[in-house]
Amino acid sequence: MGRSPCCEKAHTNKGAWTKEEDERLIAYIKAHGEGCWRSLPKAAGLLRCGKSCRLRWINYLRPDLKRGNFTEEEDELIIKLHSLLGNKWSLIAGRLPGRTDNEIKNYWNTHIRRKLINRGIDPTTHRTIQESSASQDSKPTQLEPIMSNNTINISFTSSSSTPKLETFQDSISFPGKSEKISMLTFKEEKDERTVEEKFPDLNLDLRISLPDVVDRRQGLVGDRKSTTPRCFKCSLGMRNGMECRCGRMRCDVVGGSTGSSKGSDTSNGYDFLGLAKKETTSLLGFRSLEMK
DNA sequence: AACTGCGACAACCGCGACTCC
DNA sequence: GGGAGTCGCGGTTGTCGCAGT
Repeated sequence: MGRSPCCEKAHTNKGAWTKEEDERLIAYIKAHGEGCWRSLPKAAGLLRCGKSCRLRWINYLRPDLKRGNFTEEEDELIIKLHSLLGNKWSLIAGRLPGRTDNEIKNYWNTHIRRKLINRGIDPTTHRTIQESSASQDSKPTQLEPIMSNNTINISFTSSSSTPKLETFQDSISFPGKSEKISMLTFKEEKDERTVEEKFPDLNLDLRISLPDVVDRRQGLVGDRKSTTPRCFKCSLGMRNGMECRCGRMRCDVVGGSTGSSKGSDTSNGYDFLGLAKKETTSLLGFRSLEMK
């Protein structure tokens, strides 16, 4: 059985948004907040699909968007983040306030790719073009969660060489969890510099905290619906405002996450790398993994 | 002036992940 | 536990404007 369409395509507009449509959408979201994109178009009197409304709001109409050209600092930060995260545009956008994933993705494809190529750097691998063509095995940089024997390791797979895990400094076991998190360090086989040395202005100081035991107790341990964390801003008591983008019932009722790694969550570092949402699947059960 | 090519970016689409019932 | 509904992400396409011929 196929997937049902997200909306009634026969009665929806497509293509560029008109000023009137924009105004309707802004007025509706100002009055009712974000959330339930599927029903929003009808409620707002728009002949658009919910996804289209969401995209329009997130990428163009949101009041906290920074319009205008990217600065040189933003360029460099995008390059560094891309070298570490790959095409995880929403994660990259989370580190650039006022920028959207779509905007960064477009900017990457139109400007930065060319810029890197002009520098003699392969934009996919972030290696020099000679190096890239020399080694067929090289993979683009990415974060690789490695899971074995109930132990989760998190490693940064560098594009320039395969990182070699040197020592396990520590490991943390969580009450009620079979997994343990290993804190680890690595050195690269060819390049002994650390990530910080290579990118001195990039702050990759990760903080891993213990799971939210208090919330779990309050929210009925074992109940799948109650173990999902609230969005970061809801947890700070800013729900249902411009700050809280989850704007959904479950944030009020059970403190549920929107499951979004976009917007407020990532802008605060909360759910950075999208790991918090995995909590329900017990992949990584920490409440927060933040970049300071 | 008309045509063509290209860059920029807004918008769409498909799919996986997540949540609800 | 599982199906259905919904959301969000990343890749792709469409459209517009501008420069060059």
